[in-house]
Amino acid sequence: MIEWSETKIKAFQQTLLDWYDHNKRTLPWRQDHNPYHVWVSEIMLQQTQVQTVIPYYLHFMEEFPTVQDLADAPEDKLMKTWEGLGYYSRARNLQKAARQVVTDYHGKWPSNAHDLQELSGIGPYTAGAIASIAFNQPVAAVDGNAFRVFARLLEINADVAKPQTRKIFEKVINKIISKDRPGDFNQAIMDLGASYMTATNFDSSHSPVRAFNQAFLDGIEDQYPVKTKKKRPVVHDYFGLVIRSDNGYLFQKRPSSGILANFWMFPLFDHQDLTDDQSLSKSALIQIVEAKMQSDYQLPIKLSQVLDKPVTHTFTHQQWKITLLEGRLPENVDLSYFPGKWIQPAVFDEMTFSKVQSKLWSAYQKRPSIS
DNA sequence: GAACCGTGGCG
DNA sequence: TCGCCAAGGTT
Repeated sequence: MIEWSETKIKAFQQTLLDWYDHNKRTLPWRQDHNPYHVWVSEIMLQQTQVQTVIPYYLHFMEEFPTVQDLADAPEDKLMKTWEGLGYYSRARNLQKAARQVVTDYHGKWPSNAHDLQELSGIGPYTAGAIASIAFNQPVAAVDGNAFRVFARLLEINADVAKPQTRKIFEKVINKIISKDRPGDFNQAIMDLGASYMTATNFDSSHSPVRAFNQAFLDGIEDQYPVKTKKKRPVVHDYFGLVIRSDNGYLFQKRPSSGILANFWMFPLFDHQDLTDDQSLSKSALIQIVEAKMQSDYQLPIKLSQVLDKPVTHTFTHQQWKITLLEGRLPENVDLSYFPGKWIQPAVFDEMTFSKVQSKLWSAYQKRPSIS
């Protein structure tokens, strides 16, 4: 890693902020520095691209204009507003934090990074972002952009995939950040990281800070940031049950923790949980599911495969391959042994579905007709 | 510290 | 198709 003199730091600040003043992106959450606006946008932007967030942010502010509205919101309305954005614990933590602000802080926001981190869903990055943008505190906001930009500018060789590396960047950036305009400085780094200094297909030769980019000047920019590779998603094979009666389709509520917590879905059976015998045929596996529905839930059901190919969905750490099975149950069958309920298609629009559930329903509706 | 937690876009 | 990436936090 190289180090900058005070003179060079001043020159960098001026170059960066001049560029930002003339080229900053116009974004809905940049119309003011209201901490509620800054906070909601920062949570939505976690691991999510700007273009994805914009419509969600606008809709969210229509539904919940103030932190009080968010604190008072019914959970189903909150989740419906978040539907499709992913990482749904963000939405739950958002409301937790809103209630913390309203009750514990009596509507008065904590105004420094340390206190902001006490709120649910606010970690080191988001605390720095809110403190600098909304409260003009001179603290670093180390996100993926900051890692990428400063790793290249200073040829920092620490592995940005390791948690401890953040402290190295915080220390460096806290020396370089503008003490007069910390919020603009942090946002300028983000705009730089989203334009001239992207992860791939970057355009360093036209960047406003190219003269400060040591890795570019040395022709080794593609070596930064240093980042170890992630592991591949683990594959899970499921049966997805599309079971109909005159009362609607059978849904099951997912566990309250883990992936897609509390979401309603078609019942899923992991092949791994059905048998240890890897050699069993698919029809044999289906018979096991039928027997399990009978013995565990007192539900007599005959299942048949609907589609040739499974519905696939890839998460960050898991890949699901779901083979759809179709069946029918008599009206008013006893559901008291099954952790689920019947839902009519007419009310699907009011439910919050995960993407994978939407895919299952969509694939089922497009199934070849038997007639 | 490593694993977990969604979705969409891109080469 | 696949791996990587995108304004990270929690456990």
